[in-house]
Amino acid sequence: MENKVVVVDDHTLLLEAIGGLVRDFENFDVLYLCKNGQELLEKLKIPKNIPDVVLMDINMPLLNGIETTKILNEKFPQIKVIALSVEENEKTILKMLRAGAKGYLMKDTKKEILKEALNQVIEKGYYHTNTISKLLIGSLTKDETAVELKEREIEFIEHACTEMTYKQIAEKMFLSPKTIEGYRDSIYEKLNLKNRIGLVLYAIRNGLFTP
Amino acid sequence: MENKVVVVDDHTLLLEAIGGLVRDFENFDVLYLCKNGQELLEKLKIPKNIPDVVLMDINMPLLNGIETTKILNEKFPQIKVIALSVEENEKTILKMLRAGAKGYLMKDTKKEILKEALNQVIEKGYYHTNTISKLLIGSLTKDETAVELKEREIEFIEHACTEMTYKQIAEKMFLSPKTIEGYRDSIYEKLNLKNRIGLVLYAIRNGLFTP
DNA sequence: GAAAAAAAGGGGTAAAACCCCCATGCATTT
DNA sequence: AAATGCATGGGGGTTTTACCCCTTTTTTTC
Repeated sequence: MENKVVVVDDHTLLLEAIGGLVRDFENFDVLYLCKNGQELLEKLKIPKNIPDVVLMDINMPLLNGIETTKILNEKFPQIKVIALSVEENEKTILKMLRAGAKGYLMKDTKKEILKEALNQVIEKGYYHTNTISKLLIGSLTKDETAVELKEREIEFIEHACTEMTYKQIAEKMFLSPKTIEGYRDSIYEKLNLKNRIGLVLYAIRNGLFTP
Repeated sequence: MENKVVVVDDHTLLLEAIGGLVRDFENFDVLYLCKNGQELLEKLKIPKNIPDVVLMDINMPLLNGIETTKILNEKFPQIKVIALSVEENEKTILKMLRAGAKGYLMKDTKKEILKEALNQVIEKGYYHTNTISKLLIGSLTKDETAVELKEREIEFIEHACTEMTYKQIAEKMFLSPKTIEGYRDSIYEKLNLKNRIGLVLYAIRNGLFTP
């Protein structure tokens, strides 16, 4: 019996290429390919389009992998999602796993590993490499007390990803430079940053700012 | 007669998947696959390993696509390089084309386009989509007074994209802090930057640093 | 309506970053 | 022999950041 697989990735070439790989696996068949989460949800409205496994990229336009996975887990909990990403960022991986992904593959895995992952997800319900397992265990010890950034702080961070000085940012936000410094200090404290460079990198890595 | 193709990409899954696609094209065959530029150069030491076309990713460890393409153009000008990238950054594309790439494909192209590109590169010696052609024409009007960064300066920039202070960077590079400040000042001058934030953004936007 | 929390603003200090201008040594060019 | 380029390092100054600890005002919450 052939297990039905759907691949979701915005890069057409990779989408088709990975689809081709999966089609070559004996006990798997590709139902169809999608370019983003929205397209997938559209397809799933028809019952016979419901696959056993979804291979899902994380960075996609319209509806990204994390959001899509969350929705799938609510509406179609029987579908197993395997994340497929170049993203090696710890937080992103954890977000994806929290969203309900049953496996996480770096895009630099060999096709044998992909096959193994597909089989294990079907049989055991999950597949995790050593790297990911360690990450999961590590995440338990850390108290990930979801750092909440205020609306105004986020606005400040966006301006901080710029050549402006804090004085200039203050003018732009109609605030006193001292208030801006206050934002900065509390953000540094919350996020454990040492200086503005760290802040910029944090902003970029967490999607608050796109360079 | 089968044209020999080599694929270079650090993400094994994509590497194998794209290799699979190309193998399916009638008049093309995949010689071998490489994970980075260094591996490719190593392979090319044996004459029968010399392909007609190289499909090359840009962002790779050890030796990136731009540098590898430059070297290929010097030592093996008969090899045609087609860049294959998610990078939509204008400057990066131009750098790759200046390095001697005969074609540039975004990773979201369909496999028919890939086939077309391979065929055209063999027949006409080049392949460019409309988007790239427009970019090329546009680049002629701009005076891109090619700012050249020294080897050591690039190394410094990578360290500058970090929470380290200049003093710490100096230690890491076995140089006096004053020398580091010298690098910084001349880079700011050359690239018209106001502060380290600007430098970090420049580095990221031009592929010198990946966050 | 009082208490608590948050946002906004402030003073002072030390370190880091920025911005000049200059010196040496060494290789290449002319 | 002089000039040029470049990597390396230095002196001395100003501006900007970072990091303390503190007050006032506004908003939320009970």
